[in-house]
Amino acid sequence: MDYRKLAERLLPGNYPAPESYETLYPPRNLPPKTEVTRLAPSPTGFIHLGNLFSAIADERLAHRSGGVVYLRIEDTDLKRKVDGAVEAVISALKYFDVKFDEGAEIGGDETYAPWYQRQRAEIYRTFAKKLIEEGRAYPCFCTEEELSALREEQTKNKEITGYYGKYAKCRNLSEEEIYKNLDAGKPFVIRLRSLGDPENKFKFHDEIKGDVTVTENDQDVVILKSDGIPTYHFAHAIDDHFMRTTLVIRGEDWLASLPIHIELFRALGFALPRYGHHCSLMKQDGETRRKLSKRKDPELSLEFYRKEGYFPRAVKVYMLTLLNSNFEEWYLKHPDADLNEFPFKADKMSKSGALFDLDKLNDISKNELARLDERGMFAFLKTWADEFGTDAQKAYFAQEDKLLRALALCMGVGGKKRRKDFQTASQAVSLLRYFFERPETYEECRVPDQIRRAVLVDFDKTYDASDDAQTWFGKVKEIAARHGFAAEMKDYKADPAAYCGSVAEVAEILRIAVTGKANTPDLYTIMQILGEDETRARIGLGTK
RNA sequence: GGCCUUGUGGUCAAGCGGUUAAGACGGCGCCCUCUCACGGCGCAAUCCCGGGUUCGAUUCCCGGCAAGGUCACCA
Repeated sequence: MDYRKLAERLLPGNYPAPESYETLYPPRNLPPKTEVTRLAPSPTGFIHLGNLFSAIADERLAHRSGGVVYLRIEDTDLKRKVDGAVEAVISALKYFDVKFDEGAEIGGDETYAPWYQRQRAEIYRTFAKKLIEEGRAYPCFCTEEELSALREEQTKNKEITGYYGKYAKCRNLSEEEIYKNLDAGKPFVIRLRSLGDPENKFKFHDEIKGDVTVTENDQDVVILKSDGIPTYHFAHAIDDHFMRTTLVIRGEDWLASLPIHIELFRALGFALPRYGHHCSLMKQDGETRRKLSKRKDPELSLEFYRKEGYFPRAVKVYMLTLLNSNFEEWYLKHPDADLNEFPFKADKMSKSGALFDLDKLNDISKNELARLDERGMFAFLKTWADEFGTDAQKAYFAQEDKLLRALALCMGVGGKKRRKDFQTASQAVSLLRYFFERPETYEECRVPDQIRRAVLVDFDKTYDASDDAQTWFGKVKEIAARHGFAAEMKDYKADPAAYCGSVAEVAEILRIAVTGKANTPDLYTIMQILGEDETRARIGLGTK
């Protein structure tokens, strides 16, 4: 068969010489051992945690080695394209402080552009044409119906499904048949003529998983779809070769198609990059665990973290602890070091899927937030409230001075030990409520109503806003004693039966009256921040 | 179903032939000038199972089992 003629018929026109691309996209001028990695999302939905997870690994691996990480958009399937998806990726990378060097909408070195696969149609076709000329690719006229009928039959016969060997009908079409189909205007795809034998297995070194066994590919996979756009497999081989990727980091769901990629690189005459297949984030679902899913799990969406007001650095730290098993230990030892100093390694990445643990994230988030001072916290909360807060919450920020004092108190700034009450911005802001608004509801008080009121009235009589903390507490103790409570905890513990409670209960009465809550930081300071009038007003409300 | 991957406490995990089997999260208990938070101190784990190899196996080998992934003109 005249393959040149066939190639010209299938992909007519003048294409650049394939070799010319080697000079157009020359090997990168980087020292040995530097890695070039990439994040290659498809703009089919909004960026999720899995993308971030991958992006951080890409970024770290590249930059630890002094290399380059770039963003490529795999938009070959326009049916699934979602507007704004690329912008969402860029903005998420920025929000979580993951710095990319070049790529779509990022710019940088233009040598390897364009980064949108739709804009690279010519190069894919050039190489598809080359494969056809060499007899390594052929047109397939099978319809969707034929293909699914084939699949059904194979399934019924318990055979491996797919387009291979004797099932690859169009593989051995005669020249005459091919041209007849073409003349009839039948749509066609271009398939790889696979030379592999699934009986052959070999070891392949994966940078994350270690040695894996790979079965030779024998599937005549589609490389060019009927619209002339490449499939992922083909675009991957060409792009990662010409963008000079050295290390392909991707999800483990790609491991199954590694044989296809290996054959494609060989057929194209390209050197294989190294690969690292990382596990995916899992979620416990009843008895079993499964991949985090876009539909079912809100916590997969990065938007969730923004709305909840998770501190971006906390999310990044958590991703890092999942990504590299020794990160957590390192971070404990070097709490003040730059995250980028951590010696990130591909082979320290987990081999099995980790369950996403919100408790763990929450803990990290508390710790990260506790490292801020009140001004840093103010800024963080304000940014969140401006976008997601209620009007009432936004108003808190107008009272900057008061809010700063409240924050310092709630964070334990200046004390010996930092408090860790704040987990997320949304939770922090609602925790701050009682500084700015009177309680709407009151938590239950353990003390009977009558005594409770009497204590409140008594407090109002003796309260003096100019008292210092010690004097203030001295008065609380006196009130306790007057109403049958133990003024000293020690006394109470020594003989609980002798009292109707301790000074703790008295403090609780006051605390609930003032804040509506049974648990808050130091009550004296809260009253100071509230001011005398407001404090008295709330105490008065409590007696009603 | 075929193929691939994985299997240490509820979770993330260290460990790579001999250990009291680290650590972190969560849980529980106790302690800590008013609660909470912080902090401190404790408690809870038959290393998936069965065979080997070995003086000795969580660690090596084989076989099960379980879980996950994948089998598109989607990526």
